[in-house]
Amino acid sequence: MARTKSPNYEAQQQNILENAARLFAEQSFPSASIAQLAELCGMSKPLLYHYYRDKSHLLFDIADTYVDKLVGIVDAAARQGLPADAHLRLLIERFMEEYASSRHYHMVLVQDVKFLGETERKQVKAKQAGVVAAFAELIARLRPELPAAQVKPVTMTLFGMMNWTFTWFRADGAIDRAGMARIVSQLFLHGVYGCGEGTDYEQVSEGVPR
Amino acid sequence: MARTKSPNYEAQQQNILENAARLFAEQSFPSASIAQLAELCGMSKPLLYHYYRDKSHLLFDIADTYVDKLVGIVDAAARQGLPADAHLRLLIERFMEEYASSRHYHMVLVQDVKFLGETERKQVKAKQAGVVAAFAELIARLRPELPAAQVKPVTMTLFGMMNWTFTWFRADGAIDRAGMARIVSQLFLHGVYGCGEGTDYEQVSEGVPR
DNA sequence: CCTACCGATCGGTAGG
DNA sequence: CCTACCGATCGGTAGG
Repeated sequence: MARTKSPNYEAQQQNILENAARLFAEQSFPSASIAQLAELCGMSKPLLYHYYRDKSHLLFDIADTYVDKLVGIVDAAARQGLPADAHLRLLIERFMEEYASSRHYHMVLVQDVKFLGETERKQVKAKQAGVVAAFAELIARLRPELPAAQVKPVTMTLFGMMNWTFTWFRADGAIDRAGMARIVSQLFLHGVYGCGEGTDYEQVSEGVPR
Repeated sequence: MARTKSPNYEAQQQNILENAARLFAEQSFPSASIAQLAELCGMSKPLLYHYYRDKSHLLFDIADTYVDKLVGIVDAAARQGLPADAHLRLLIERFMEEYASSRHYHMVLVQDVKFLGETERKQVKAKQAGVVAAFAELIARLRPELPAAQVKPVTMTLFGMMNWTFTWFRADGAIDRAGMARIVSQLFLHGVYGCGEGTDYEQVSEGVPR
């Protein structure tokens, strides 16, 4: 009888991916060493190569599973049938919530995807473009008066507001991720003149199923 | 007699710095090789080490000269004695204008400063914190009603709007850097509901000396 | 200002 | 003839 895969195979693979994401985020992909990763995972290099055929496949798996998660959030929000502004606020909430647990994955997506081979890089970039397109369509629906040439810049500026949090936001401050989502929504929709006491939205995710 | 420095010494150093910034931005500091840099600069490795004592000193010079430039922009804008909202719009314009020619320097500042030694890293980070503090004070002056805990998050969100342009903005599109500055100012002050045809500010930099 | 090197470490794989 | 795993070392290249 052929032996089956260890019941821990997937768990081991997940553990490696988690450690690799952290290492790549901290040191950048090319300078993170496989020896170091293997040590972090408590295994020998040959055993690590049993789970991942090479270093770049590890990078692809990190980026691809993470971008799939973002696509999933976009799709789930679209199924709620909300009006445009509530839809956008829900998306911002869900992204900021996801970001709380995806720091290293996101940093790898931003700074290391360029080190993938062309085929794999294009696959990740295409999914990423889908996420951006969903936000852009929603913004165009929200503000039909917005000149077409401004939709992309405005959309990317919203991503800047959210994604820049990875460079400075720490959960130990006075504001948590849910609070950050409200600040981003409020700033993006109404600007700083629309921010401050008593101008907050309530969370739109209350009572919305995942 | 001691030999004098070549009259081209500073020019050579500048050329090296420019090429190094590009290489570090593209490949990340640890994986960019000195041999590759020397070849780009058309010189041997030993000659390159004549201008810069080691790899990390090159990284420090890139980050430090660039952050000094940003501090200079902040100081020059403060000397204009403008009201808070015009002051902020001028700062956003000047930053976006500077960003047009500082792509690689900025990317190195964001992604590679962590590879500096502690002393040098702290020096750069302190200057960077000064730039952020100047924006934060201005925003607090613009919106005194803003709860103190929100000033830092709102300020960093503005930096997100500007700094994220390095990941997507290309000058060949329908919108140029001056147009991007107007979009960022408009979004930050009045939100997307305040954007669109006929809601644009004129440039505040018209007639303002540098 | 060059060629020639160093100690160390890289990603990946051999035999068992 | 498979999967799981080790100690040791491969050919090349890094910063200096």
